[in-house]
Amino acid sequence: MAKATSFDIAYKAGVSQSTVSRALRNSPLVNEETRLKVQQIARELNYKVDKHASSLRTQQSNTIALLLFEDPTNDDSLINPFFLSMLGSITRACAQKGYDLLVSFQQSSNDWHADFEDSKKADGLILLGYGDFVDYEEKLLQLSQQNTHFIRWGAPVKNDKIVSVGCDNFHGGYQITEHVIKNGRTKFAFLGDASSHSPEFLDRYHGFCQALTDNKLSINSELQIDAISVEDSGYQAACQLIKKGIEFDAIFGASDLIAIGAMRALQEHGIKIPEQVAVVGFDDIAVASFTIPALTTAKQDTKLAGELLVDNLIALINGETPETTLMPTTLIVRKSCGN
Amino acid sequence: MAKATSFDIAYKAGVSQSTVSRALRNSPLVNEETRLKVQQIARELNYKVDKHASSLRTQQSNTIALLLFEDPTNDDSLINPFFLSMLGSITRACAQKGYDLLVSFQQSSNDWHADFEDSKKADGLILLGYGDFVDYEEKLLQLSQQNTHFIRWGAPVKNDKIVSVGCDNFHGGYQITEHVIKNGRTKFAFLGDASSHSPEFLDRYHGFCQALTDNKLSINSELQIDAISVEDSGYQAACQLIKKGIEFDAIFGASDLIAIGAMRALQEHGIKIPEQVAVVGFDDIAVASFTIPALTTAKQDTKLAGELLVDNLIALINGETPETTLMPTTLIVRKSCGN
DNA sequence: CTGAAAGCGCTTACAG
DNA sequence: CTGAAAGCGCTTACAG
Repeated sequence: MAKATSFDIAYKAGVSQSTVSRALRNSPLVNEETRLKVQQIARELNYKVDKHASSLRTQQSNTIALLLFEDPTNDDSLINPFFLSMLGSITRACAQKGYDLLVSFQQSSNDWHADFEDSKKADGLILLGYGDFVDYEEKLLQLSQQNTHFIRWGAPVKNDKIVSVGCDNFHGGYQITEHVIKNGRTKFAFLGDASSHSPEFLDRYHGFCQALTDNKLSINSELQIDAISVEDSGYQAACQLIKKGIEFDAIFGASDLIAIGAMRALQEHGIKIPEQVAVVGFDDIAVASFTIPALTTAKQDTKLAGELLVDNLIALINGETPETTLMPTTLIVRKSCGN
Repeated sequence: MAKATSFDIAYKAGVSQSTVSRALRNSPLVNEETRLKVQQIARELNYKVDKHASSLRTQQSNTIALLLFEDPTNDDSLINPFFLSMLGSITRACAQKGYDLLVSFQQSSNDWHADFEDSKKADGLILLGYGDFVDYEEKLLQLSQQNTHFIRWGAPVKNDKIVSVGCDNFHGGYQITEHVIKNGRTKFAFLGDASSHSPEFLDRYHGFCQALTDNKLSINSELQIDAISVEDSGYQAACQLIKKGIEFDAIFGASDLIAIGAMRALQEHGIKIPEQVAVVGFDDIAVASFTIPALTTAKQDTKLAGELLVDNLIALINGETPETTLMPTTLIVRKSCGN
């Protein structure tokens, strides 16, 4: 049998289809008794409102689209666990607020058609992912001009029409670096892209530099090596670092994945962690507590992040003007930094 | 400005709205020149087809809904990483096939309303998650009776109207157990629910038992302790096991999370892995390669799984009759089993 | 409190 | 090759 429509219910209940619609939406306009009867029949017929019809009519979908940008190299491998965890918390937050979540991946290389399309299916967009921010920003402006409701995860941007939720990467970077300095390290390397292409990493780097400066330690730019947030990239960067032959006793990985790759490189070269080199990361992905030694890191609270992202987007959809939020990171001390 | 409709384009192009619709869908019925003009104008106006309208009209949404059932205890904690990884691969597979993916969580406790609702928004459903299978099965039958297109991840069920994709849990359990037996272990414990409530775990348990039997080792049911796929549950089960005071030299965790929890318990009790007790898991989640010692496990190929799930569901939607698929697992030998 | 009617933006027979 | 028209299943003014 085909799916039941509101007309089928109307027929069975002996009322008009308008009344059925009202009864189902618990309109106060409808008689208690009528409402109960209609709802009863709806249940019997296993009737559910057709989302497409109601969305078309009301011009809103109660759906949020999540666009996940992937790291360019990440051809076919697993998704960055940090974003996966964000995905989980966003899904939860949406469910709680009664929104559906449409998930899609964007290839950074892509022509970004999909996002515009999604803007027709969803009331708003959440943008998630690293990627080259320079390309990225331009697209953001386009979205903004189209009056698309969207919010992004990441470092705040100057443009005040673009609302972001992100961590205080500067302070997080500062805090964890300072912790390692107190441990007695003096020669710091930084593994991660430190350019405007990756604003989050850049902020961490700035925090890192500031901590060094405040503690009268020098910053050796030879010890900063680019890497993207992929384990292997961290590994490569660390190998490169080691090859340089410049002494260092601490590595700040711009993300946990980078730090973990670096640890692998160090171990392969027989360098002891943390005795010879302290290693710290950023994110606190699940794996971080299981590495050998366990990784000290700056935790980004993905649960809170998901909630803020969803709440702010819904505010935006409702015509409010939420502000860019900066969440604090939490220093998680484990073994890899020598405590 | 409001969003452009096909009428706006028709007006600008000096053709009828029907022609616009045809041109946009690349209908061969429309004149080349007309088509190009229409498409050009559509681009200029940043026009996108309204999905709700077209879905309402065509009665299909090109959307797949993913229902993720959570482990009952998993109140607010992180999602099982294995499913998170499945989520990732399903998202990818959908994108590749041109389907949107609607993600939603189900509280196992729930009255399962949401799934029916989702069946109106999506052309088909993917069901993912453990949970009490006894409750679960009944709902599956309901879905099936409603002619909902759906496919599930997990052990095959007898009912041939229900299509599943899953791993060969029996063989995976057999294989990994046999590997540990060859390592010289003789007193095996199994941590995980081994009842019809968790068919996947049960199949692994059967494979485990079969391997023991084939190798003339005895099965001590005192050494099987229930646990669900959560790290802490594995920890608790192992503590219980230790408290029993019965000797054992190998633990088969029904999932990696359980095995990892068990390893923590062993270590807290000063029991050396793998010297005194070998530990193996199932899944090969990302964390498995980072534990100390690294965890030997039976890998489930989530990438392939996601593809099969999506492909089979699309086949179902298209009126074909895909069959239940059993994927092989791969033995991943690491340190925790003593090699 | 209820019903008849319009209309959301498409797709697709039907007629030319 | 093109257009006029119906209709997908709702929600919501409008009239009573």
